[in-house]
Amino acid sequence: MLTIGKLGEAAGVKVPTIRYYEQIGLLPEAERSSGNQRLYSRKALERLAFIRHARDLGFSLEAIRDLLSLSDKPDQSCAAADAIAKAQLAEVESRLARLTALKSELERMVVQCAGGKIADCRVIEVLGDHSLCSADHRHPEPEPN
Amino acid sequence: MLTIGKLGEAAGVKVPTIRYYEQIGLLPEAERSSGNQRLYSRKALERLAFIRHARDLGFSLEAIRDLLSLSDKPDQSCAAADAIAKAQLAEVESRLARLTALKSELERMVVQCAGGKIADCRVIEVLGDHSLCSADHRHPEPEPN
DNA sequence: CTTGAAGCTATAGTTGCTAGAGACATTAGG
DNA sequence: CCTAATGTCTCTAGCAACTATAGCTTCAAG
Repeated sequence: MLTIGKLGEAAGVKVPTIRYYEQIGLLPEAERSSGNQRLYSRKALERLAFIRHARDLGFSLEAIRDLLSLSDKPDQSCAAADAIAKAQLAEVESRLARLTALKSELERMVVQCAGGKIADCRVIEVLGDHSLCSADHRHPEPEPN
Repeated sequence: MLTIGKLGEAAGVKVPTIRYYEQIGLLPEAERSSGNQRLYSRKALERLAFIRHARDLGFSLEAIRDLLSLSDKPDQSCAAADAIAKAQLAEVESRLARLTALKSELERMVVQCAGGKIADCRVIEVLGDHSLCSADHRHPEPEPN
């Protein structure tokens, strides 16, 4: 049995985050010691590692909740899990595309800015003039991070 | 003079967001009509367009605040603006690198998931087993979006 | 002159945590 | 065995950057 600190260390998750996950029902309520401290089993560690890994991959807590409830029913088809992963992949790809465009625009901004005055600054100029913008980068959804 | 709705439309920013920007001091307090409604000049539109464009490029509101205060002093060196843009570029590059890694991991997950049962699902399996993970993708900073 | 859209303020909710206060539990050293 | 240091407990509030709701007022068109 692990205390919350050891669990956090083992899974790479901070202690308050673990308590937060319990609070929102992503982790079951932990067993308690005689002194009311949380105690965790190896299974709990696996579940937390799963969550952490999925978070690292950019899945939202909602998506993770779905994935966890799927993994509790190992006899069903994995189509639903597949769908969640595919949606996540699509989102990652769209973010990649946007970021690539941003990168080149930022590079263009930075190149010419070696010591001039603000009045001629490319950075300020580009930001101020929407028409110089290559495309309409919009933020269609909040980033799940 | 534009009403807040027209301004929002022209700049591509939602009305409550404009009021929020005013509240946090990113936009100056707007003039008011006799009936207490906000009125905006062309200059205000430019400022808002600047903000929106910078947000699209992923700058935080704090960075934008700095950029705006710089652009109010056109005789100073643009080194500071340059530095802000370079920092932003570095962050975009690091996010790009992370996302690229995530994408290939997600692709690997999704490839083999065509109709099996949850018990054999690659998605669940990969998420559950940290050791299959190519590298340590951590989220060092919150994404500014 | 009426009606419906657009505006106003103020407050609360969102996501995914993080930080703080003040009290109790556990553990290592003397 | 006692003490000090660390760890844990609960609870609340805060962060970014908005978004949504409620209940009101004002404006513009017909």
